[in-house]
Amino acid sequence: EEEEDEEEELHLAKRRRVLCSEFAAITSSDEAAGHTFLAGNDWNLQRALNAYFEPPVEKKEEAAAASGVLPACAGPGSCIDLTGDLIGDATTSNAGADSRQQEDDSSFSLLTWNIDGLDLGNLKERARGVCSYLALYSPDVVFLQEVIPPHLCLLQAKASSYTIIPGNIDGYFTAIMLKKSRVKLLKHETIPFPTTSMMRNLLIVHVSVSGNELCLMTSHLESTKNHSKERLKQLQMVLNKMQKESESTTVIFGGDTNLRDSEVTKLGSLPNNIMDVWEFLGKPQHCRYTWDTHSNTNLDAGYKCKMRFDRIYFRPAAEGGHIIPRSMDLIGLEKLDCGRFPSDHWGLLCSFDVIL
Amino acid sequence: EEEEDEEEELHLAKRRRVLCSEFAAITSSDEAAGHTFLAGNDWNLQRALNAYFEPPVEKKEEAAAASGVLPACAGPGSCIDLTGDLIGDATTSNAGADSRQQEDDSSFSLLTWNIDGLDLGNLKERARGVCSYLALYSPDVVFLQEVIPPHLCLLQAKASSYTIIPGNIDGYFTAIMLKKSRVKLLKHETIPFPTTSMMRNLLIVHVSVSGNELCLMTSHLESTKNHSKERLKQLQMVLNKMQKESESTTVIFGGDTNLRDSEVTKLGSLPNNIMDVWEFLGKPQHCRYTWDTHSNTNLDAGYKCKMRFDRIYFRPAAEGGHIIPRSMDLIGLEKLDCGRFPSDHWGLLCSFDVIL
DNA sequence: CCACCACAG
DNA sequence: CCTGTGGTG
Ligand SMILES: [Mg+2]
Ligand SMILES: [Mg+2]
Repeated sequence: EEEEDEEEELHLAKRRRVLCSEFAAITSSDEAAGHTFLAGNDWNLQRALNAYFEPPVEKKEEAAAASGVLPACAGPGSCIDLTGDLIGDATTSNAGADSRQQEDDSSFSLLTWNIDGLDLGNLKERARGVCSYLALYSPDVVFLQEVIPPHLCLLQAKASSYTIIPGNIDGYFTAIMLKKSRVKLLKHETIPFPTTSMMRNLLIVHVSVSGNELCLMTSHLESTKNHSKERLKQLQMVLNKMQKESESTTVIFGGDTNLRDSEVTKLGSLPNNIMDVWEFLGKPQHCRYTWDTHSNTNLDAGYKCKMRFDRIYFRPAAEGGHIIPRSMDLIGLEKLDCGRFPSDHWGLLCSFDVIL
Repeated sequence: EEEEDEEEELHLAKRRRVLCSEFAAITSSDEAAGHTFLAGNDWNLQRALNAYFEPPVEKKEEAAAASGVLPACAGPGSCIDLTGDLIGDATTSNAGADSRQQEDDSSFSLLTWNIDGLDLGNLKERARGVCSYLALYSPDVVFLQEVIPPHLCLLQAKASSYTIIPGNIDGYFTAIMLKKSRVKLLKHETIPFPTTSMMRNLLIVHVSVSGNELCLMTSHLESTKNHSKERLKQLQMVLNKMQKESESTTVIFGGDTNLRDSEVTKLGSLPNNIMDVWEFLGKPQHCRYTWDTHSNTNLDAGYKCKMRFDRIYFRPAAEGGHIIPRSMDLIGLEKLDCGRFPSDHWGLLCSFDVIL
């Protein structure tokens, strides 16, 4: 029992460390601040965050800006007044004609994008930038990572033509957006990763698109090089889940995998029936690196490094899938007025041919 | 696991090819004959040769001889009271009769051992412990790593039957020891690793043993997980060097490689003609981990971790070298009076069959 | 959210 | 000479 107590204490200490670190990550502050705010709020993360973001009115700029956004869906006015483009209204929102989404049944488009909700700097403008890209390309399905509650509010207002399924309700999380006019939601589920230290999970929706049965999955796998082992466990869960889906279904996973190629090699390569869409398309160099501190200055990093973190995996339906990857592109490449990009990740937009 | 099986089979096939070719070279027959005799003798080269040369006679002794030579991990009591044994004096120094080195031309033995000269605690007693093991096993060749200058004095005094070739003169370094009575030094060289941050290099000697031309190499590759990249560069240099040696020479590298299996995988596996002796011998578990903080308390580490850092690589001579790995064992497993082991690494003792 | 380094356990 | 964590550029 003495041992149990010790273990209990260790666990508590560990949990608190994790909470501090979550707090620090979400607030872009540090763990000391986390300890202060958490200890003063019964170690309740939500309350600690509220305390941090809603101080006695006068605080630094960022806090003010953030608090204006945070009251998640407080009221129509508190969320965005974004210059009136309504996403999904194709006739007005699509600027370049060539980039317009084909509005027919022979094509299907999917965007996956980590929109960096952990960076509160210019959050509102950056989120609007994301919405503008949604309006521009109008993908049938959108996978987002690092969504935070204020994002949901904005997305609901500005992308009302989408059904939004969030993967969680607090902290930062993933979301799947389905274009109402094209994609019919059948059911959704979330699978927790049992040993994540970052609250990561797997979000799954089953839909039908133009009569095709589709299983769509997204996740934000454990971050950083250090967490390789946990990340590979999560990847294995994703791959297993993809393979266990009904043979009649096309399965598409897309997300911020944080993977290094050498890690995938360590698994011995992907299962035979699952392909990395980027590889399937012949490793097009123009969309290789989805995270690149050379081209993307959002992190203001002194170092230069580029990685293919964001990936799309594809498991065809057994009958000879009727959905085939066609092309892939990066989006979010333009700087906003604030001089920053919508996210430190590029968005990864993928088109599929739908063959009936 | 399928892939592992595949690899397993590839390895087995490779080993058998080598054995067949050895057999053919020695018997002046061909590999087909080798296959026949080897397959009929459990792929034991010695037995296959006996069967070939001495048709239906009995074959019991040799099996016993082959196996009884090296119970390296002898039990308690085998741990020497080093007071005054002179190494190389076989008549007095070998305690257990069975552990005695065969003093004939049909066998060749090699020890590689990182003797942890960076740990100054109990250095003298630990060094004497090393010398005792040298006296006990009297290997024909010894590769040492983490030798420091005071070691050299002691070794010269206590192991005067060996010629000592150090890889450097200050700091800590490697050394090769050659038993004067058996191994004739032809020349030696050191190759610097151009980008090491730890003063590591490659030490090479060319010798002849019982008329066989041998190239012997040792090194202490860049340490710690962090330095994986530099370590792999160094490994690549070692492998290149091994391959560039004259075809008529058998090449043996042994040392503290600090390698993780996943790093070797990243290289895509070893060149075809170079084998990891431990793998060649069928991955014997009793000598898998040469560094193990669970069994070896020298580091007084709070963590438990074991690794196969110390490795021996083998490149046969083209003509069908007449030197074949036979067995491998760990040494240095006994605590000294001070309660510590000679080193945080175990020594790796390897026997070869010399066939002429 | 990179590589590299330092330090504690 | 391990694993973590945390700081720096
Ligand atoms: Mg991020
Ligand atoms: Mg050492």
